[in-house]
Amino acid sequence: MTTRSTELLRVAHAHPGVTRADAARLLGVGTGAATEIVSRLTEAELLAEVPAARSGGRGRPTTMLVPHPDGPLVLAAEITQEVWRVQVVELGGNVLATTGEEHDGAAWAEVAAPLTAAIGDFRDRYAGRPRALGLSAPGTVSPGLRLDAANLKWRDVDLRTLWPGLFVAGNDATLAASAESRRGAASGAAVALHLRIEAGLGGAVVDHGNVLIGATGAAGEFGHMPFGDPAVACPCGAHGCWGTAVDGSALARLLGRPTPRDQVTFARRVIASPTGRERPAVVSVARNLGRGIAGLVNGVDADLVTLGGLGVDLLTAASDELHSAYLAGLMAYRRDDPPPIVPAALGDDGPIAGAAEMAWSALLLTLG
Amino acid sequence: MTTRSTELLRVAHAHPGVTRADAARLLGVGTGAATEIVSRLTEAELLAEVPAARSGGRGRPTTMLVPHPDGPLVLAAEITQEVWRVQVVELGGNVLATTGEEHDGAAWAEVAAPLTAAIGDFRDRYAGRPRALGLSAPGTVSPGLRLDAANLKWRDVDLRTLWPGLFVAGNDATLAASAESRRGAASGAAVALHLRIEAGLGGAVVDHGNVLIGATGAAGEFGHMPFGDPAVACPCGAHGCWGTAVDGSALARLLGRPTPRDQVTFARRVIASPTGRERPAVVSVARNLGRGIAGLVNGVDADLVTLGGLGVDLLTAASDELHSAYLAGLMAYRRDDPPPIVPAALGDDGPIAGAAEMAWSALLLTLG
DNA sequence: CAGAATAAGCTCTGACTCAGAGCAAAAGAA
DNA sequence: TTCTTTTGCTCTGAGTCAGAGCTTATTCTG
Repeated sequence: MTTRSTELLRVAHAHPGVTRADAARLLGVGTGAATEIVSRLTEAELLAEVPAARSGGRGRPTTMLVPHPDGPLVLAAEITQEVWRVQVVELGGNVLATTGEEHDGAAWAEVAAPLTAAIGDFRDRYAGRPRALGLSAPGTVSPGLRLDAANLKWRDVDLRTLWPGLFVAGNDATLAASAESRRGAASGAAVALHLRIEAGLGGAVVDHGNVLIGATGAAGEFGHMPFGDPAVACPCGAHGCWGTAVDGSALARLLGRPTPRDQVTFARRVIASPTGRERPAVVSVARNLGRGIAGLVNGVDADLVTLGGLGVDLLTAASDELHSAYLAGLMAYRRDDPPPIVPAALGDDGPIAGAAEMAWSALLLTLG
Repeated sequence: MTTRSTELLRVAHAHPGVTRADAARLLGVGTGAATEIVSRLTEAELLAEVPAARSGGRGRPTTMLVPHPDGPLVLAAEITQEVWRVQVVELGGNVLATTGEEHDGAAWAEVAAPLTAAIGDFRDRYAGRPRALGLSAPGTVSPGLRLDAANLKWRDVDLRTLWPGLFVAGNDATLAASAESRRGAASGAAVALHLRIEAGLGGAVVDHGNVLIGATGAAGEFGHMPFGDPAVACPCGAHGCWGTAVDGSALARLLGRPTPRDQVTFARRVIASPTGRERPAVVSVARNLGRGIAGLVNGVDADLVTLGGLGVDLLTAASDELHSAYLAGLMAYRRDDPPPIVPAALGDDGPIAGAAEMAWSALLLTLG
């Protein structure tokens, strides 16, 4: 395959339902080359053409580039604290099938077994068409595909056992950021900052469409930047971590209670309907969030901030306080035109959508 | 020009003195294609070949790829708080000529006039060979090439008047980071974090050779992340900025003195030879630096940190305290193998070297 | 000092890609 | 129906480059 072929596949993937004529224009090739390239990709069972919807104007009708019915697929998998899911995703991001179950924080082996079975099922059901696996995991994934998920007490788990072929994996927050930037709320941003609060805070910076994964795949641990109270110890071993100032544990501490086992549900309830005594704690947490976002925006020069998880709840419940702390923390010259803070568009589907994107990116590289 | 031609030029630029055979291997082309490409580039007066030094082994000797004697050049300019400089730089980074003077914080027009004259001089002296200008400026440069340098009280200065042609400009700390990563102490790092303390703190992240400049070219203002004391107001308009905890103003504050006019010289003196009363202030600042670096490393997952400006002085004078605060701030799992903190190799030449690199990058794009 | 070994460059052929021109096709507009 | 517009198809020619086979320049080994 050639550079142009790969580029055309990328266009077809990034713009599902693009017409052949538009794709040629996006690539900057003439109709001759378009014929050549499309026929090659059709021959290789990577693309198919279907009549496009009438444009209404004059001229010969064009066709729409769609995934080939026998073309390659990717599997996207997601493991969270409570559940696992697997999806079959075709070129363009359309989800053909989904499966999954709850696992409730079991040992790795007890999660890996049904997950591997589900993956094998899909591979059989789709007759070998799945060519890559992308996995979203609730922890850090090293370049050698080993997972550390402190919250689940999984240490140095070898993910390679899940899938023998082309396999990419990443942190849930990182992948959600990627998905937001490609198909979500941050699709037009030059530099997007995505933050996701659950038990702790994670996120990622997406620089011109490129997610920054760091030297060891562990970038985006913004929750462990010292924006918080230096007196508070973080489970990570450091003190003053921002994460401890904005999540459910922060709310519990401010309310003089121990951190509940399911701090996310607790925090969601408190933020949504705080009692009079709880409201100041919510406001305080929202301010901590706003101030930290401002610091990150100062540092990375983002033009858009997307929030996921509890960040959305805080943005809804205490928007004014969050924004005023945000503005106060921005360098003065940025305050005239502050980068917007918006809720993530993909919600809980962000991580698995990002896993699918990552798998497709990796697969398209090998098809090029 | 073709992709391969551009790639070969990039190789010749990134590896000055590379042999023709090695360049072909780096590109992954055969000897036939190498002949073709090199002859095309020689014809276009972009490259020349000279006999390479004996390798010692057997085999036909190869040649070395060097800049063509009549080939394109770039001008690299640097404006600091006190001086301006211009250099003529050939492919590969070799500096052919330098000029400059002090300006001592004059108005923009008084700096622009002699700088423009020097640029014109070089253009004449090198008979039009300079094809691009790269400028390092002590402030933020917008995509439209307008400069804001608060310390010099220059606001929204139009840089385009300096050079009519291909012109790129950037922040001094950003450019120093770029230079460190390409030819300095960070040349092997996957993700390098460069920090430079002068009056305030700036820097940049270099991700796999790619400097992150942000959405508006203002990334790297890490000095305005809230790692500092929330009670201290920063000239930027926010509170608790890290910069105010690690520069000369921090030392002065800790010593109960007003910030001196030339805080860099003051800080350098205090750090190098502190009195007994001053030593705790130096230690405190070093700890603040170490803790903040740890937070950034947690967040961006850098595998190397380079320090410039006063950072080097602190690293020399209070290495133990800086490192212990650094380790304490890292997430526990990173402490076994913490990313090294090293002094920048290019010293004060970092910004102008980065300006030259940026100009060459831009020029190589147009030659491709 | 004369091969032998080795590394590298040169030249030729053929495959491949793709831009551009010209023509054909399919629709709406007059 | 005929013209206009947009798009697709085919053909030609330019350009790039991999690979094979040969040549050249050097060091190594008797």
